[in-house]
Amino acid sequence: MIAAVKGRHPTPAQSKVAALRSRLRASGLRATPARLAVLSFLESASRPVSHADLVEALADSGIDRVTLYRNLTDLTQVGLVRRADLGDHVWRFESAQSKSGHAEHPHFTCVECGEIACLSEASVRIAQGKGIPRSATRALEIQIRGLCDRCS
Amino acid sequence: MIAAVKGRHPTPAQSKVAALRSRLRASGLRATPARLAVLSFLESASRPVSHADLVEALADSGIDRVTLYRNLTDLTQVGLVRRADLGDHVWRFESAQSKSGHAEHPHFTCVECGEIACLSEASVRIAQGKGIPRSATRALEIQIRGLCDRCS
DNA sequence: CGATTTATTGCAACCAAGTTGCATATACGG
DNA sequence: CCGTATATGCAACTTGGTTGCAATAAATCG
Ligand SMILES: [Mn+2]
Ligand SMILES: [Mn+2]
Ligand SMILES: [Zn+2]
Ligand SMILES: [Zn+2]
Repeated sequence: MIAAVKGRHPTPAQSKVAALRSRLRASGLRATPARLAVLSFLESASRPVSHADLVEALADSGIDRVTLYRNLTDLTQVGLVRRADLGDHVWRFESAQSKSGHAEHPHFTCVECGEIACLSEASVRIAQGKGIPRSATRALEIQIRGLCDRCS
Repeated sequence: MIAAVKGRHPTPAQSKVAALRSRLRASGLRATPARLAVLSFLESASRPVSHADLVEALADSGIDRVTLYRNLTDLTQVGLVRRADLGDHVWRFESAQSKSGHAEHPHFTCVECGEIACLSEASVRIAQGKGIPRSATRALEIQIRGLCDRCS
């Protein structure tokens, strides 16, 4: 273990952190503990995460809530993270890493229980036509609200 | 009605107010000046209206901002109005009158200039399939963000 | 018409989410 | 290691929205 720390074979955890670190650096951001924690949490989340979620998850890390806000907006600005309001007035963030199936995709929110699901890119088709901005067919964000299977 | 009692024909403006009044009453709400003003403004708007829009539009009416908040939520609760967050963290309201083409419909927001457009009901198709809640095809609200024709 | 009942309003206080200013700390290139 | 630009913590502030309560005014009924 100590040998590994000293630079022999990196553990999986170490190389994951190193990867995050270099993605941050490549985006022009410094790799601070707070940013590593935020990005790594977002990376492991299976659905978009709110600032409140993050505050709770990193409660005992001693990171200030303002730092979390700033980290989230910084990460969003450089494109490492995407921000969306899924229709319930709460900003949610998700990793924008295009590998690991995290390309831009539509989201579904249950108006009853609040459950959020990531849909596949292909699941929504927008028709061309009068009154529809041509560019809507190249929509950046699509979000759907309704009743989930459990609630309907 | 009063005009009839007085033996005159109601002006268009009078009958419009009378209609609003009776729609409010039919929904179990009292027809107050504030509600008539709000509903009538929403009715004449061509796109969803925020609380701030309303405060501005009715600035000199002397109606308190809290009353406007309460009116909007009351009207939404009884179904005369629909509320949506079009992805920018602002609640917007539109008349739910199903005649005059105001059925539930998708909305498009330009991420650049903020312009909002109401799309036709048929313009968005949601595919059936794995990972897609069956009920998503009966979505209640659909909202699309992207660049409008002018901004793209 | 009043008088009575009850929903609605105004106002002030409050709250939560998010932002900003600034002094201090720290990442990182040299 | 140092110097410097970037990032953080903390407090103050802003914005959008809610709540409690006393005063007001719709509706209902005789
Ligand atoms: Mn997603
Ligand atoms: Mn509309
Ligand atoms: Zn549900
Ligand atoms: Zn635009």
